[in-house]
Amino acid sequence: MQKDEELLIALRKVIRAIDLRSKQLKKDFGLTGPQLLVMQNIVKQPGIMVRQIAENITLSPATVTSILDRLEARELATRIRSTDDKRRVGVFLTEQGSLLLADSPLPLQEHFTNRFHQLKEWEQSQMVATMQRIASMMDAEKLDASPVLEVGNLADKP
Amino acid sequence: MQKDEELLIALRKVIRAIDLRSKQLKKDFGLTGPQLLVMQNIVKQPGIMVRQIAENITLSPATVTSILDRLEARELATRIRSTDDKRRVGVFLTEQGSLLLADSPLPLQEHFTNRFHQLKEWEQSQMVATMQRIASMMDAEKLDASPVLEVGNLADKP
DNA sequence: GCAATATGAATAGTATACAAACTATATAGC
DNA sequence: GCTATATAGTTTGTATACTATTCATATTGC
Repeated sequence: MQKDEELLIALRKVIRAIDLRSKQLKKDFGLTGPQLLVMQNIVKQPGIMVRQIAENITLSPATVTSILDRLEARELATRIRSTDDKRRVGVFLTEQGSLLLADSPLPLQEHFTNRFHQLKEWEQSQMVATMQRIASMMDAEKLDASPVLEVGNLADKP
Repeated sequence: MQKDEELLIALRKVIRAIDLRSKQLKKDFGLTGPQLLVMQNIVKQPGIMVRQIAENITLSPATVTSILDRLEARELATRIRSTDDKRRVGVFLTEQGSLLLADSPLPLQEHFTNRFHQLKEWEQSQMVATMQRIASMMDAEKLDASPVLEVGNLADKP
């Protein structure tokens, strides 16, 4: 198999592992990974805005809204619209939500982190650098809507 | 920020980039990333079984079924139940599907691959090794449902 | 030969996740 | 002051993606 295929397969496995862990969390504990992440953000900064949560965990506001809908329906979180600027909505945990979060298990990320910490320092740094590089390589398209790409079509040359 | 947090943020960005690219593909071309992957699998091996596709692209059979439902509804693929073993279903592309796939753009994976190929050899190898390591660190939990865990509870020892 | 089990695929139900469109509010420009 | 634009959040619609369940068919045990 080629190197690039191997990379992509590994990537798919990582994505799947994250999803599977989320489902397991839901079953064992009642909250999915994203729900847990959202709640951790709220407890860290009560009254946080929806947009801010979305940015923190790299999601769209629409997705955060639907997660908050579920948390609110279960009375784990509440939304309070600002009187100052009525477009803004502050998000808080209910007492119930705080209690639940208090003895929350590790989300995939922290679980993984435990293993990560067992690595040597230089290995950790290298891993971070590599992931960031992949991220930037994938992001690039969005970022470089640059003129360079439009100059010619080198690929079509024989 | 701590190294592990940086790693996780990069990972979230990669996952998001994959999803966004899939949506863009859908808009520009009419097929999402997973749909494209499924069709590529079919064309590579006509009559392939659902379970086999699922394994190839690291998805559950249920997910592949729903993707096939959509492809079939649009008459890009067909399912033919084996007369030999009637549990089995062979999947094929329609002529329409083949034509569409013929001038399909690069899915995120291949697009990324182009950039990947521009890296130096040793960089490619290192990237692959790192991703595989992350995958194995995340997978480990599932894999090691091993007897070792049942022997005792070392973790409880003080 | 028939019951018990195993297997392949489909279905039901839930939760992400997004873009695009929409509502309501706030700010800028003239 | 009023219109145009920008911003915050929600709604709508679609597509993944999973587990658990169900259905049909095969295989195995006795």
